[in-house]
Amino acid sequence: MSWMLDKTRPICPQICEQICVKIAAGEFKPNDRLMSVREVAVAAGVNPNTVQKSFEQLDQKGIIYSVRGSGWYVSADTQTADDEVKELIRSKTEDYFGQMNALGMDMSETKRYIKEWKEK
Amino acid sequence: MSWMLDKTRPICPQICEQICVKIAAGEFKPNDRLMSVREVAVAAGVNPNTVQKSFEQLDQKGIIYSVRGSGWYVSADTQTADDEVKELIRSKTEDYFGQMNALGMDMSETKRYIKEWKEK
DNA sequence: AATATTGTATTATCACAATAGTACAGTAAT
DNA sequence: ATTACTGTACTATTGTGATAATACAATATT
Repeated sequence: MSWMLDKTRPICPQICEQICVKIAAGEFKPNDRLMSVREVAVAAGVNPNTVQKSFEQLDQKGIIYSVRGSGWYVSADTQTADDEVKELIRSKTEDYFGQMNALGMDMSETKRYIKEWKEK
Repeated sequence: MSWMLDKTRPICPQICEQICVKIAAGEFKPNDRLMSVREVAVAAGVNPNTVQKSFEQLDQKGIIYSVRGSGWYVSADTQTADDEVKELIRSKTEDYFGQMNALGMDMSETKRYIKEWKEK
């Protein structure tokens, strides 16, 4: 698993997001075992406690579950993960429009700007 | 001046941004006096030290300047403020596309999503 | 049975942004 | 001159996210 973390944003939610994305995309299937807390920590170059915290948050939402001494597993129902990703896309887009608005760009201006966007 | 601050993001850069926007939009003209540090703090509901820090950062970029005991004023040259706003728009858009990408949406998907965006 | 790996829990520390409070020095208005 | 307002400086505190270092309990492997 590739952990491309944006260092300018909090790590914990980013780990949650990426796992949700993998589940929603079908890359992680129900009852698949995830990498261990310690493995993810090493792979992503972050602290195990941060990973643990991320997993616990996903657990609380019913997206993954743990078996003590064994590992973390993808929940049977992936609907919550799907919903999570959709909501993330929606809220981040809403945020983006809000920030553009604060910079003096109304919705139509922002849409036009995006339409002509070319990444170098 | 309306201070609509997003509480989920650091305040200091937001104050900087909004002042740049006002200057770039011609709402604040060269050598106009800004509200005092303490006035802005009260109006925006934040700490005077945070406002001071914002002003100092804008000062360092040559966007505003201070006269001790008198106040803060818009620099004669507003080009830097203009550039700042353009760069903010660019970088926030780049960030947005990056985050959408992390959520499994490529550029064309993101553009299509934006195109059909309707805020409730 | 013994060992390694796993989840889980706890405490301490660091970095950063923001807040709180105070004090001092320069300017403007009276 | 006095007063009020201004920028400026400083120290202390708070809250949050992340790190660091252990320790313990349950599972898996040998």
